Amino acid sequence: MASKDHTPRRSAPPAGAARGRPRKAPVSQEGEGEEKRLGRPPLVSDPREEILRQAAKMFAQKGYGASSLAEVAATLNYSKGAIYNYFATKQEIYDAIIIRTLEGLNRAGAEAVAQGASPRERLRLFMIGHARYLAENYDSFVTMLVGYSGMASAALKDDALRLRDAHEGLLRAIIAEGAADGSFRAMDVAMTGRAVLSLLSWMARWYRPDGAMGAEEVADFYCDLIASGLLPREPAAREGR
Amino acid sequence: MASKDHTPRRSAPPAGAARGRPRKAPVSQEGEGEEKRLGRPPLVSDPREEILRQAAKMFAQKGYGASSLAEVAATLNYSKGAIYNYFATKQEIYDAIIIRTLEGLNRAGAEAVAQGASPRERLRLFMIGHARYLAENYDSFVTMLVGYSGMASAALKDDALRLRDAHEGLLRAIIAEGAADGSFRAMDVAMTGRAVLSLLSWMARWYRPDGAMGAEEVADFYCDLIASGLLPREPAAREGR
DNA sequence: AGATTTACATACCGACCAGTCGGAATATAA
DNA sequence: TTATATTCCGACTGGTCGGTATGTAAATCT
Repeated sequence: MASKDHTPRRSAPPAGAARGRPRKAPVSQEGEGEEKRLGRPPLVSDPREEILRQAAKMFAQKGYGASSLAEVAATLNYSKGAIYNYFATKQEIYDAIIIRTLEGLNRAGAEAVAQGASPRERLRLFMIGHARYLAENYDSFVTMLVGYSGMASAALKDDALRLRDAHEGLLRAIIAEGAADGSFRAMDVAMTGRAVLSLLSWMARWYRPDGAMGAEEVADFYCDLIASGLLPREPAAREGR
Repeated sequence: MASKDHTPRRSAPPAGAARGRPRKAPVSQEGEGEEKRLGRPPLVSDPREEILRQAAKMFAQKGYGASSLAEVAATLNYSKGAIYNYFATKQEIYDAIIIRTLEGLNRAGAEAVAQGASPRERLRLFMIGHARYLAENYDSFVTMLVGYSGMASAALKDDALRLRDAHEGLLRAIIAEGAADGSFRAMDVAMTGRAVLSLLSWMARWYRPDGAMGAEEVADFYCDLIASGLLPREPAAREGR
């Protein structure tokens, strides 16, 4: 039997060789057309996705430690054991949520940066893109920011750190560029970036997708506040040039 | 379950560990002088305080769920059972940490507000006071902001919410006053206050007491950033360097 | 000297949970 | 039909943890 060591071809855990493995081979890893697969079909299509979704929901609500896989399984009409066909450990589920969320956030930031003309405009697009991604991936985002905060594998932890730094790097580049061409004041770039990300990150603690204010609206307000400041302003140019 | 009034062990309420409001330990409460107490003396003076300190440390590091009372006890050379002489449940320990931390934060904010002359100055004092309190009560603060986030008793939850709102209310009053007398721009008071608290709260995620930058220093930077903004102040943005 | 009160340790219980194992169910392929 | 691959269930294990019961050590009071 050429049963591979459970490496679910998703995202990118290249270095992280999962130690534990489900008892059987992973789900179909095809990349091309829809091919008929052998064996009993899953109860839900793409169980891996559903498990991640439900787990993120529970992690966000009750935290990692207080969430049991049995409960996750129950909401999918699964037994607990079935989950282990798709993930080797509970930790692996958590890790997958974190990594994929950071990847998506990074992607959102990169797209925003590519579309803006001036640093001022890019900053706004970055913040709004960040907030929109938060709103659209609420549970995963909350899990990433407030839940448990511990990845087991050092390799995965490095991946997560790299992704986070890349996202922050995009922001710092915007600020540095704005400072260089005079459209921003010259300030400590790292601390300014930290401030912007603090505003956005803390949204995970109070923002609710069904609340009165939209996430992009909040980001817009924050961007204006951080750009123009609280002090009154003499008649000055609002737009970046 | 078992809603019997769990006073610690025997009769007296020496630790005040009962339902309802947390009360101070009688040992530390001065007033009627040192009275000789009966029975075997504690291994450490003020065990209640030590337990709260150690528990906050562990909660901050590993989270509520991942922290065991046995481990807390071990660091104090206690047995697990001994803790139950001072607290009825693990939850009660958590609740006590949250409440006392919020009370202290509220006090710090009130002191800051009382000392500033102008809204601009009060805002700075408020932010610095908040940051200083964070630095001086780091473990409790982190526990309050990132750990577990669930209080059992509805009454205590209300207490916590009330304290949090009071703190935020102090800040909003500063902003509203500044907007009224023209020293601040007219902006949405609630959202502006939220932004300020977001900056400060997120410090619990990255600030380290032994780090390079002091907490008050950070608050000072944030205050300047939020006040003056990122855009250049003067229309003629010809920054000579 | 008791008697009493407080502060602990030890041992234990019950609940819960991550993870495992054998096998049953359901699909395709020959 | 038989063989094989895949999914899933249900029962089980090993361990952890919150909380309790019981006894004992050290202090004061009478």
